[in-house]
Amino acid sequence: MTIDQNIKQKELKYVKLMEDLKEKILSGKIKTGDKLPSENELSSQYQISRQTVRKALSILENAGYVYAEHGRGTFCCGPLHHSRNSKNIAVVTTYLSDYIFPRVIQGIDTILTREGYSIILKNTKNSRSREEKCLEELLQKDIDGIIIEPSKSQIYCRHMNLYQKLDEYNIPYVFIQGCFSKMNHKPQVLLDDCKGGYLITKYLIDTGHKNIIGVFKSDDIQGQNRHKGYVMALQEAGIYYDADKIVWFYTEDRKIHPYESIYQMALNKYMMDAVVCYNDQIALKVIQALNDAGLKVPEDISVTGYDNSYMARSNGFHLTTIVHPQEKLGEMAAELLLKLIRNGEESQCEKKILINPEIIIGNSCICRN
Amino acid sequence: MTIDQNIKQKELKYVKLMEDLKEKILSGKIKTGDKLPSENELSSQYQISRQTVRKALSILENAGYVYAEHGRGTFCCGPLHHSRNSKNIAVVTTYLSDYIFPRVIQGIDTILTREGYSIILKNTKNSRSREEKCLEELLQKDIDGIIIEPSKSQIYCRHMNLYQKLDEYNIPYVFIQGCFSKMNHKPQVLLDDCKGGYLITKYLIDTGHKNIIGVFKSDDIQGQNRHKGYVMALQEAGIYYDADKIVWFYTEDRKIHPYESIYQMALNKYMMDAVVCYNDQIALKVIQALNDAGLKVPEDISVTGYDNSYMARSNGFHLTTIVHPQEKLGEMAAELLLKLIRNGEESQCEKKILINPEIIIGNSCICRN
DNA sequence: CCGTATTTGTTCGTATGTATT
DNA sequence: CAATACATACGAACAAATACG
Repeated sequence: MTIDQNIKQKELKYVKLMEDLKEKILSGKIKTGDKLPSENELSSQYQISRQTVRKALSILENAGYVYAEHGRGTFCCGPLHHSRNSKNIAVVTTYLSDYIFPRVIQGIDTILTREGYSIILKNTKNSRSREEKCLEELLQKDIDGIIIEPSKSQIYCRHMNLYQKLDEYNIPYVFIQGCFSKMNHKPQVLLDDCKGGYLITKYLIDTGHKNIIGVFKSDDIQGQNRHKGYVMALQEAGIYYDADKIVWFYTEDRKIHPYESIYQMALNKYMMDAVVCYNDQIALKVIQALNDAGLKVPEDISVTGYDNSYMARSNGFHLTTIVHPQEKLGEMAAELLLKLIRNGEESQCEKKILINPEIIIGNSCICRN
Repeated sequence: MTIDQNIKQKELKYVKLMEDLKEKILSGKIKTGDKLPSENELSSQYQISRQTVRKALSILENAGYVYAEHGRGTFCCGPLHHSRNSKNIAVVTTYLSDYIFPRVIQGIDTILTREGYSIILKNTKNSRSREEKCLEELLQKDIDGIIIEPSKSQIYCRHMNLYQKLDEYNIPYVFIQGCFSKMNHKPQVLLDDCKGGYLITKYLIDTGHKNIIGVFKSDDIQGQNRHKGYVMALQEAGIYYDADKIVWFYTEDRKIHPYESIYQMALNKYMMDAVVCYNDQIALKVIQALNDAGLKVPEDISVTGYDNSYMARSNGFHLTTIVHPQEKLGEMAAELLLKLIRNGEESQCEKKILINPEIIIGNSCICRN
């Protein structure tokens, strides 16, 4: 019987209590060695029977969070024994089969395999609750470090306590791709997305574009930064920033919202001669929308992507895009993590690595000068 | 205060039942996969309440002796088997970022995450010595099972001893994609590649092709089976099998050899109206070679792929290919492995799963009737 | 050391919910 | 649809270990 089988189906009372207690332990409200409320106390607090309380406690006891002493009470266990030499490293990404991760993981694997480490793979499907669950599971495993791509990195992180636990246990972690704003001092390897957004927007401005639409993702830090670069390029060129020219979308509506918005703008003859897109995937959707509305790319309007994925080129068509050095990023993250494992948090090495983006000129844009 | 005192003093009912059942399991009176008496039956047999029966069963369940299935009953997991409960499963593939693995891993992950397992990822780069190293490393780790895509599955496996060790340690493993011939009785999930090769060759024959070249990989079992299907289709149609029409290549020379061979054949006006390729990647190389030699696809010559990867379609071009149900394969392998972990090697379930291939008609072939 | 209150451990009975056959 | 089997939940009682005045 797994701990959390039917979470969504029913709000089981013993599961509720179990999770409440687990949260208190992980967040530090109940510390190592603390006595938990007695079974009767919990029973009356939660208005459930003592049997149900016992069921919850037995799960926590089995999972190693607490232990019971006959006649004394139930107590919180200390940190689990960590041998700290498991040669296991967890890699937590948002998606597994998304178009850039296989190569990032490949890069990580190259370095780690060479050094005799193994990868424990986890994915969050870009959901914070899944990220929370992943970290909880990892806290119970024997791992030497974590490479993590935070889910929805722009939104406030509600499980900071789990990262604190990692710090307590001295398990080093490296963020890739993005980072929660509160964690900006932590080790991280990421593309300089602001510069990327700047570069590609500047390229459009330099080639004579005046009305540049932006399509950005709002729930991760990459989207925010690419947008920031877009704004910088406009300001530098003395072009007025018009918020109406920005289409923001979320992870959940990425499949329809950008298409619909651009399609409507095109139908309504909205003045535009270029679209800067969050990534190649979105760029293809935008191109589809423009085509469906009767506009031709690049003749009528230019479109740019981001990531230089396999989608960016096919049969004579090359999207103008930004190189995402996927394997390199994985390798750098793995190397940084290994340094942290070997030298401890206080090691001298650079902890924040910004990778310089480069633009790839394709044929999805033309010069309008 | 000794332990024995307590046991003699009090014969706890749930302990008695638990030990009775454990004894029956260890002595073989209850065999792997057998259904235990229902909770109500035990309750009346032992003259104890159903709650007490459940307490006994929950201990056995936690210790890995039995597992309960809602609505079906409680079943025996098998003796000594499962001192392990690491909730880690190793996934060993040839490549990580190759065009089908991300999705296979995705499918595996879906099932394993749901059941609370984590994936330890390893890759062999299709080299037997790396596979050997992987298995050695995994034997030292705490894992409950392995899903493995054998490297160069056609060539004799020199490290059978490592698989024997896995058997000794009672670590179940499931082959995917292919299987060493000596291990054919072991659990495996694979595409019916022979049928796939047959289907796509038959399609070419039915559409009037007479001189069908085959490009196959020689060092894995998939290549051998696709070739076998190709031969079957020819024989069925009464077409003479000509070994000269086959281009065999190895993993190591996949990047140049198929291209060169086809290019030379095209330049030398070798009689051919279709090319059956090992996979989509090779098909694209073959198309490149044909184009470079002045032949047009599909007007002058038809080309087929295999796997229905993202490479198979781009901008109005659709390769005629065979569907590779990547995620499904991963899911089935994970489910099979979980069954083996729970029920032991002797479980009743089907151990060799052949997935039926389907053909996808694109525009890389035309009818020549 | 005793007695009492507290706390966990064992066991029973009953009722209802839900998945499988 | 009904029967079976496991899952959740409540209430009650007594036992055994511990804490404390």
